[in-house]
Amino acid sequence: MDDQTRMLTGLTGLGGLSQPDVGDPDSVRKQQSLGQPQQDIGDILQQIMAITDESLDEAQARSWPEESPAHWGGSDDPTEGGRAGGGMAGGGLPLNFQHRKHALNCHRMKPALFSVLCEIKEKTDWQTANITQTPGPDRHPHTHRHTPRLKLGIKSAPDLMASVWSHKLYAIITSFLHAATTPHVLSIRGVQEEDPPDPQIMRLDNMLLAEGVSGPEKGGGSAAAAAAAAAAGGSPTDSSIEHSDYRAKLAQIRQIYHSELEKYEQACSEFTNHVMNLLREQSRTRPISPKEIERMVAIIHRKFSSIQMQLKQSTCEAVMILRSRFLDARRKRRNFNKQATEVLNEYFYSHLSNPYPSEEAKEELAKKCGITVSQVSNWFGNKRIRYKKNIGKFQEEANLYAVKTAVDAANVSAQASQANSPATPNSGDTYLGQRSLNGEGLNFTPSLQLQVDTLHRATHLTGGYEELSSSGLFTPHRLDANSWQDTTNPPSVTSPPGPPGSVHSDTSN
DNA sequence: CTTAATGATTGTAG
DNA sequence: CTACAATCATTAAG
Repeated sequence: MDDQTRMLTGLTGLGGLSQPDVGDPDSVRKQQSLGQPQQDIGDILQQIMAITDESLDEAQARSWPEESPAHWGGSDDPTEGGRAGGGMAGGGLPLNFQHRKHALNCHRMKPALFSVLCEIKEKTDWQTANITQTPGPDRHPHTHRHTPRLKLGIKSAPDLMASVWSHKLYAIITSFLHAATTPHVLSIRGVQEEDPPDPQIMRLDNMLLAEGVSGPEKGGGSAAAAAAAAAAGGSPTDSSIEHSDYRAKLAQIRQIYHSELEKYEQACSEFTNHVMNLLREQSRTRPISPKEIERMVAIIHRKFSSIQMQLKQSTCEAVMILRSRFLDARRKRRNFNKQATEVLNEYFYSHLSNPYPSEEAKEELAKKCGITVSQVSNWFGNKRIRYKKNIGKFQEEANLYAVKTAVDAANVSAQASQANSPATPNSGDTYLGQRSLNGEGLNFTPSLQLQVDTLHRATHLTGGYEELSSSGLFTPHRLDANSWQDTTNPPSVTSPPGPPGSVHSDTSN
């Protein structure tokens, strides 16, 4: 409305006219009947304004014969249905309109008025041009965003994309449409986020290409899937099903992406045409410079390219989600089998004083358990931290494995003693569940005593090979190495209400 | 359903 | 790079 009022007041000043009643046909006619020159100009102005409005409506009616704006995005959202149609509300009678327009065109004052309008327009043009640059209170402020942190737990990336995008497109175009059909608004809003940083869009493009979304046909997609799987350092086992699934989903994303892209391009050209028609139509009653048209087209293209970028970004996100979903090993976690955990635990508890397996030891354990070295590392990392965090909880387990190792040692020693020497300090650096008995009320003997004690019990339980415990088996150099858990040692989480003396300290409640 | 267990990832410090 | 700590996401058990 700004431009109109500006023009109007400017002209009224020119003609010495008092404030006219805008949009009241009766008053127009009344003034007309006076037949004075000033009234004449004011009269023409009234008509121009009325016609300008109506021409818009009419043009709109022509361009959107039976459609709501849903046509653009293919959306069926009913809540926005009346939006662009709002301009239609004041739609006048076409016949009357044509008649008045004709009258205006033939008016004797028209050429003069037209030139005046041109002049004024020229003057005000730079203003609107400046205003154009100001960011409007628009949506999607979250366009550039650094790499999204992948939150998992989304059901399906393609679905997500599909549902979001047609709606988005529709909403944006609708807003633009609405703005465009109201000329004085058009130049002010609908621009805001131009110059999307080139690196950003480049990055997106690259990623889409690498992911095989925007590349050629199928070949790229599967290659990308394979590459992605390889990059994940995946286990050689399960793959085939996951891969086909992944590929299918990727193809889905791809398809959505392309169809959306196509839709945008089509919509863009269609919309450009529409606006051009509008401008051409308006140029008959209002001066429109080629520069203005150019600018308008530029704005449209910018807008659409920004939409396109959003699409790209969204696609990237969808792909990331998809990848994380299928390639993230976390998602297909399987517990290690019994035997594997047994082996690991055995090693852990027998090296409890220093549970840091060397690289070779890890490799061996990995082989024995049928898992990867890094899995072994993970396991020990988790184990250490969890053991340290709540020693009490692991007492039972510790005892159990102490028994195990004791038995093994005993067996070996038995064999050995059968063969020969009675005192067999084998199982070199093993043993045992050291502090595990602290909670039992045994206050405090350093680990040596406790270990001996534990072994006593263990050997007892297993039939008793007492001689082991007295055989100088426990080399003290190990005992002070228990410091791996001394840092941050929590107030010795011992079996909380556990009656002293019970071997089994169930801390599970 | 809730909860515990557990394998994997992420961020930080040395 | 490794270890640790916190946390996530899945699985198993109740």
